[in-house]
Amino acid sequence: MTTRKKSRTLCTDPEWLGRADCRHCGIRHMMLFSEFQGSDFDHILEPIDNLRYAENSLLYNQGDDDNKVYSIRSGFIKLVQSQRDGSLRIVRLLGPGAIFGIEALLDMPYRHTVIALAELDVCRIYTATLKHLEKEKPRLNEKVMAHWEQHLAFADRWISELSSGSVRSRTLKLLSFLAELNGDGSDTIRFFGYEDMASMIGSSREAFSRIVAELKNEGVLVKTDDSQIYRFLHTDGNTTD
Amino acid sequence: MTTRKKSRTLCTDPEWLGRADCRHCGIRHMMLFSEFQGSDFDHILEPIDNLRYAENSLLYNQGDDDNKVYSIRSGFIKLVQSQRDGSLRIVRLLGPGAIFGIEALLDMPYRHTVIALAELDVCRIYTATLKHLEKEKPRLNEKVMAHWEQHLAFADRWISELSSGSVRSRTLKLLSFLAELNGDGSDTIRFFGYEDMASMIGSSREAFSRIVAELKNEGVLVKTDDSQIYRFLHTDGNTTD
DNA sequence: CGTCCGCTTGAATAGTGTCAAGGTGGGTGG
DNA sequence: CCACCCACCTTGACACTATTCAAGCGGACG
Repeated sequence: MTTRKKSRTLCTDPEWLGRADCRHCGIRHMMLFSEFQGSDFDHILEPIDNLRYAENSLLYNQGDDDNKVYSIRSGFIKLVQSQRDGSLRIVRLLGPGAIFGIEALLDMPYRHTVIALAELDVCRIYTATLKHLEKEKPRLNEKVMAHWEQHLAFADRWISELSSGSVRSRTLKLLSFLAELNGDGSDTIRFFGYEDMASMIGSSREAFSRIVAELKNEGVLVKTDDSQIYRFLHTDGNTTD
Repeated sequence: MTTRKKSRTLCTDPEWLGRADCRHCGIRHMMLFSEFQGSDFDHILEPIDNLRYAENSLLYNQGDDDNKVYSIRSGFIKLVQSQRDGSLRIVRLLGPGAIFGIEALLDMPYRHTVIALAELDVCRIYTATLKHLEKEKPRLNEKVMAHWEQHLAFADRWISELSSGSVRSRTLKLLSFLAELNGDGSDTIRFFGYEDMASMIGSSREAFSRIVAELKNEGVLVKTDDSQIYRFLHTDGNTTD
């Protein structure tokens, strides 16, 4: 179904922003290492790198085996899963504060292809380092588990909300989901490519486009000055599909 | 053992089979405590119970807050997620060896409603006990993580395989999935209720029924002497569905 | 032997994918 | 600064797929 040709070449070379300086990280509260002391980082084995990727960059491929875990400082990524028959589906969308590539902690190959949906700022840590730190601070373990659980909660919502029902209801759910990504309860939505958004709800680009047109007509989606940003006025009183 | 009564009402009272005796558990290799010594269980705080539930029993409800984690010895369960608008979707199907209710480890309420799909034999352990054991045996921690990752892998397949494409392709994927549950590579499939199977692939009962009829016609699904068991002959070369 | 529950099948209808053509806007180079 | 280009979004038409409603069937069980 979602077997459409790749339109864009994915440039893969990130810009190296330097060694991560977790002690002075401005968004430590949402990151993995929120409660570490500076001294904890003194004797880590390998560096934590801070990298910037351009939009559409490929971070890694499904099946790759590269023992690094990532943490998003800013920007968004999509996790894509491909099947033997060539069909693709976006199975998750992650933003600031999320970690990904966790399966590497179990020495497993990555289960997804990961692509930046917007300019992306990540920290990359070697699993050996992370395991080392976990031993010193058992609390970290719990945090990692919480992230795992977060992923599962997302995945389950992806199934029940973004993969069930009509295209219209799935679209509305996706828009709510995107609004939540702001984290501040605001009702603005950053639109990604329609191909991508359609792949999130498992529909065709055209069907998604038509629904969005409807919603604009109905005044549920309102343009802002930024052409990529819309305001989403969703009367939570459930529109019967 | 082929005695199966289907009661519409969900009876919730399990039969208590006794305290779990992990040291002599016949299927220890697939369970959570595979590498524990007998002595490890001597000073646990609260008992590990072994319970049997009848088909269609309700184990717990989405939103319940009851600090216990379960491990399946035999039988199958469905994890159901309901939305505010009342719609339901089965988001996972778990069998022998799987654990569920892990979110309780993070002191969170259960995220699913769990119902036995077949006579179910489970062990139930208090999170306090599990955390206690984890402290003594860090290896256990890794096992729990592996289970978590397993859940995620299932969830992602559920999205990309059972929630994308036509009803026919989803049905075929579901049948492959069910065949895998055997664990022994055999091609037999135990059919659950059509309502349930339809809810797994997010379609109507009728649509699912029609596809199954097709597959029987095509000789892909073959009856066995047990009316609930079919043989699934899937030429993996995908006919473009 | 009759009832009940769940599966099957048909017919009508709404929903969705697909193909194809046309529009739009932002970026680039002249 | 404008014209052009390209990627991406939009819209229409049509075929096909899936849902819904409704009726009928059949096995399990009392």
